Amino acid sequence: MKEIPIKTIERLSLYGRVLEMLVKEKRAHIYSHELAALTGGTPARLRRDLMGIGYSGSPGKGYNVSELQKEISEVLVDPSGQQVALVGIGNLGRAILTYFRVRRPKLKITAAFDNDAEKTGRVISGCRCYHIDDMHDIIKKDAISVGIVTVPAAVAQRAVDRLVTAGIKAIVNWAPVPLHVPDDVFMETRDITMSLEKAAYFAKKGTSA
Amino acid sequence: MKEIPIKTIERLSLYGRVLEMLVKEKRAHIYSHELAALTGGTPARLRRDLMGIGYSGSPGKGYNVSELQKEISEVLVDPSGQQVALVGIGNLGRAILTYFRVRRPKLKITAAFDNDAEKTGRVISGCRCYHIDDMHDIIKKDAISVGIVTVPAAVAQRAVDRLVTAGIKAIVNWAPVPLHVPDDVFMETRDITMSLEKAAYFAKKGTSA
DNA sequence: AAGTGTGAACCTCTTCACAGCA
DNA sequence: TGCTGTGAAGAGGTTCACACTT
Repeated sequence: MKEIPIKTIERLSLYGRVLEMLVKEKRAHIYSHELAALTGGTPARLRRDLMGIGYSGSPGKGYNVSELQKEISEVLVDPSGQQVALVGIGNLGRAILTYFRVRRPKLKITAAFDNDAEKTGRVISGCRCYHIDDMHDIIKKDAISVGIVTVPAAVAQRAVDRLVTAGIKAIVNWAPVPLHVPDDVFMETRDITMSLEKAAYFAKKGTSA
Repeated sequence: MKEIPIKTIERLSLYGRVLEMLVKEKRAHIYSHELAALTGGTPARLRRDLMGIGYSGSPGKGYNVSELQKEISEVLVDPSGQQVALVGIGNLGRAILTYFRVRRPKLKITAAFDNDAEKTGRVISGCRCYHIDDMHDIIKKDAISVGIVTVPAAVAQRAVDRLVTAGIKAIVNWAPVPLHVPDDVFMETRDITMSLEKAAYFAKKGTSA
């Protein structure tokens, strides 16, 4: 099996969600130019993306909506389910827990961790909260493979180290610092400050262009 | 002036923050390989990035820390200051307000909007909250040029339209839907679900590789 | 006629490798 | 000597354009 480009993976997530809506609307087929318009892309790129996952449509009918939706969801997330742990129950952590409360039956945040005893032992947005010292055991027991880090910058590396030691394979980091993980662990840093500064740059630039 | 690559802009934000720390530590100079290591990049790429903003170091001494920090901050954000508006005072909106409370004197969230009367009229994390109907006037009056959208998906396009009408030039959108803006408005969508699904994909893939 | 799938051209960004400088 | 600045090569992703299918 050929390697799927990382940009394709990112867009598949979006295609998948739009297709879910279309499935609910009982839409049977869709053309590349239609789905491209709905997702803000070009038809050629969309077809190239689907080529990447080996899915074919038919000229004259386009793509089968429910079939493609299923296909994409199985590429992204293990059909047998994947569990997620969140570390750091602050404002952002709570926002993310709330956000994922209903969605994604195959991809669930099943445990949240914090070092503040105030926050542990209860359930927030349907997610059980534990003390950070229990992280290793819980992650092993529940076979959690993905971690979300929403702790302050100063303790982010420690949080990541613990996740890695517990066997986590991929991490989404929200702390605004570059962190180190072994080569076999995937990590992406989502930097809020960077987003805002980039927007500021274009706001400034746009006015003079 | 030559166009600065978008990827360079993103990294400049990170370089800038690391340099701020170094300034506080009274560090005078730094080599490309040192700053690259601190930011998780390669020396060649870092030098290429600085070439992009026209900043030069000197062989044998490296880069002047405080000078470079200043230079970067002026590339990203207008030295005379830029104002930011946030729309949608939910969990995520509050998290972002708290997050930016102290930082970035030149780039401040000065107004937050919501359509819930419960949330308006007060001050959250140092930011004044208004009803969404006052958006146009406030944005004009305060010369706000950047918007952050943290409303539910269903009303995100409406929020963006209002921001654009009020004259906003760049938007960071946190709603998980592709939105439309005119060509002269910069918009970036930060999709939480996408991050998590991408991580899930690599977690799944990593275990079989 | 109006789609899809895809080789090839194109563009953007990264890395290499080395001349030139302190 | 050991760094910086940069031409040139390479890697990754996008778009073009067209043969093929229904």
